[in-house]
Amino acid sequence: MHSNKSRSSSPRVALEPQRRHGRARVAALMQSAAAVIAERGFDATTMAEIAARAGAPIGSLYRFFPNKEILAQSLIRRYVELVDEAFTKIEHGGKSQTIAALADALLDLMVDLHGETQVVVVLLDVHSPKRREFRAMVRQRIARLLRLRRPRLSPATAENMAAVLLHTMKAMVRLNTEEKGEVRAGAMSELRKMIRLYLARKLGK
Amino acid sequence: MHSNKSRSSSPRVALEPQRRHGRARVAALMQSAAAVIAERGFDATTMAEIAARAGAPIGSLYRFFPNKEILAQSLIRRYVELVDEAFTKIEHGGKSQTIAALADALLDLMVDLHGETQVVVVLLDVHSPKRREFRAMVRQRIARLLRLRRPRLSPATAENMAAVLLHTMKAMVRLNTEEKGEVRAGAMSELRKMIRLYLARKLGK
Amino acid sequence: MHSNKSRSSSPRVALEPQRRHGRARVAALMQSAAAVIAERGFDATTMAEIAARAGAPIGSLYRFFPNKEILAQSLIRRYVELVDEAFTKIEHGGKSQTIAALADALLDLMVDLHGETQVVVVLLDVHSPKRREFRAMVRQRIARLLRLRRPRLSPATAENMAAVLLHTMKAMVRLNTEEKGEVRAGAMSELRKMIRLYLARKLGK
Amino acid sequence: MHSNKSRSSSPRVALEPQRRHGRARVAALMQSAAAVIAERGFDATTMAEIAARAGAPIGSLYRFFPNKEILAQSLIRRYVELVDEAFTKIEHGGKSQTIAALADALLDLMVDLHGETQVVVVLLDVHSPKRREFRAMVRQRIARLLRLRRPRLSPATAENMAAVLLHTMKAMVRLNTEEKGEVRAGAMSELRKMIRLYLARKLGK
DNA sequence: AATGAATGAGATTTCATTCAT
DNA sequence: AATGAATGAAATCTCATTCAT
Repeated sequence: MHSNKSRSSSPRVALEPQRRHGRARVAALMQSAAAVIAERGFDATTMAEIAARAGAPIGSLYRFFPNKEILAQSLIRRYVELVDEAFTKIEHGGKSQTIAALADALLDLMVDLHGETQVVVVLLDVHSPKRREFRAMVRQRIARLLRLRRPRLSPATAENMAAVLLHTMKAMVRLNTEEKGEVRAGAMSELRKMIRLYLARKLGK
Repeated sequence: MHSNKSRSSSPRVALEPQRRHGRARVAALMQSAAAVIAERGFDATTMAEIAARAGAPIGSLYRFFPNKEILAQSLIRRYVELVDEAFTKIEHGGKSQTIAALADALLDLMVDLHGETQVVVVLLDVHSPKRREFRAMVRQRIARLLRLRRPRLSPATAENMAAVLLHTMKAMVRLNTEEKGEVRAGAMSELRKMIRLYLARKLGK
Repeated sequence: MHSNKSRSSSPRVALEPQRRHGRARVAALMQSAAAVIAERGFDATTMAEIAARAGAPIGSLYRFFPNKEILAQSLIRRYVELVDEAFTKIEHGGKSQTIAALADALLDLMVDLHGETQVVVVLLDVHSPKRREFRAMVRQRIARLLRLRRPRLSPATAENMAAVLLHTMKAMVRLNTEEKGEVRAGAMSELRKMIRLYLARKLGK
Repeated sequence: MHSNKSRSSSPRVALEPQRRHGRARVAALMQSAAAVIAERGFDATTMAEIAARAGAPIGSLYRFFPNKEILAQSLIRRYVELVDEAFTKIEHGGKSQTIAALADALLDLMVDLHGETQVVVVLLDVHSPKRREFRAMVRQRIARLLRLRRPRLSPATAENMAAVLLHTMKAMVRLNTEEKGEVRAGAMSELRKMIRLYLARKLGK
């Protein structure tokens, strides 16, 4: 470090890659980060290992993600976009779909993004203010979906149900990740039943 | 430094305190550890702060818990005992209690232990093999409870349901910890409804 | 670094060594730091080299001086004490001494502390607010000396003269450090003449 | 990274710009470098910021100044030329000027170049062998001026006086830069008196 | 047995310099 | 010739664990 601390201004966000090569590298870096963080947890993950696993020098990692925190945020942001698209797709299904289908769509949403989801589950456990936004956003999206399906639902109830559903979706991801064989299949199936039952009661006529 | 890397091979278990004084000190150390870990996360917690908050010298901390990992395991083990007792208490309620009461008992079990639970929730996020045992044990306890209530339930189904219930119990703890005000109350209430509904369907005649 | 940034409170000042061994180590560390900084400049000096030259592990250096800035401040503080004592000694000389003697005393003050002074000259070039205090303090001390010698001197004039004298004292140190052989002797002698002349004019009857 | 460690052997001198455009760019780069270094110090200045502040790509900076050290030398060299011209101008004043005028001319020389001088003061604090040349050159110039004014002065005495005067000139610059308000004005005025007195004694008949 | 000072491996981050485009 | 993305050596600082007292 140097004696005069303040610098012109260190970047606050991840750099957008310019060249083709850069784009590929950023993708590799994010994938590597996702894998290592999912495996070890955020704090136990070292920037060096992320870079190494992506076959990139550490300087490249820092070129695109000026620090570990920004890397985490980028991972979350990307995930938010994917989740957002998924919700939009479900909304397009409209009222026509059955309640069971809606339940499954929600439960599968995060599981289908499996590779992408695991990191975020880990990341969201470490609760920094910035990461807390994620929960709010997803919950709002779920609530909207519920009211789209059943407009008479009060906003407050929709919000509460959304909170419950979000946790259930995360539980689904955890079951999918942490269990294996028959236990995984059986438990996921039970979770699915529970949600269908619940949604049928709350949204059904 | 990191959760999955121990630096040297040390004793495998926490020393059993012999004298009265030792017992009190161990209790203070565990309480301090629980508080700091819940507050900062496992990796960000320093052994020095744990000792300091307990008013103990760091050498004393290491006398009872030869390393950080063992301290974590001790915290989990103590929690397992508490949970075990709680399950036993519920079992004593026997068949007489309603299904709704059983649902509530389960959901409240961890929340009621809240001070004790928070650390464990943090600790269980970092999934090392040793910590994985916890899940198995609690799940088995829940399964037993379910089959006690409804003997005809197949062992496999009971296990699957237990997995679902465990995740729901953890969700309850998280809602209780992370949310506040009306959101917390509302969401917890919804979660409760969902479980009652589910148990009524699966256990009711 | 860890996800939860704030720590109980990192120390703001250099630690006071407890045992005999510690005292010797701190002395070695400060001497080493003084030497390296004088040789390379503050920014170019690495903590690793300071520790190595003192034959100490890097952890020991950080135990006593929690960061590079505090190390610099400690060096300055120690020097301030030495300078302070030197001024007190001069003051005890009282009115009895000739003006030429006073001039010499001032000029020699920092040069006599030579090993101690060089670092500080380097350190004071990097102007952080905290280090700026030094100048003020020494200037005040010089001003007091001047007014002790000639009470009719206005405070403002004494301050201005002190500023001039401080710079001259530093020049003396630089000449002593950077030049060698006849050039050094000759130049220092000239500087001495200049100051005697100046003080004779301003303080003489 | 540090002032005394070059990482690889590169070209030894700054490239002479060929075209008009190049000349302007070099000027902008040097001005930018001077500003940033004066502001932050040499080590804390990054090549990237120098280029950015000059609105130039970093590759361009490296085209004209193959490394940081050469850039520093170029800055010093340019300053030497300016100082040289200033000395020549004073010499043209010849014997006709009063001693007081000569004293003032010397003291103002560097102060008048103030924008240009500050960087050099910073640069000269880090004393690498190459930068040491500066002192020798300026001292020789001062000595010549003194002997021009009073031919009977022995070369050795002239050199010694020059060394003293150079330090005083630097003190003047520092006072001008670091102090403000009345302190600055008063102290500079005192310094001026001291030099006049000294020169009158040494050069006057 | 108890204490807490001492240790050093290892983590994050910066930036001068290069060289592919 | 010009550009600026890429590189990796090196610096600062932390903290689990040991062991002299």
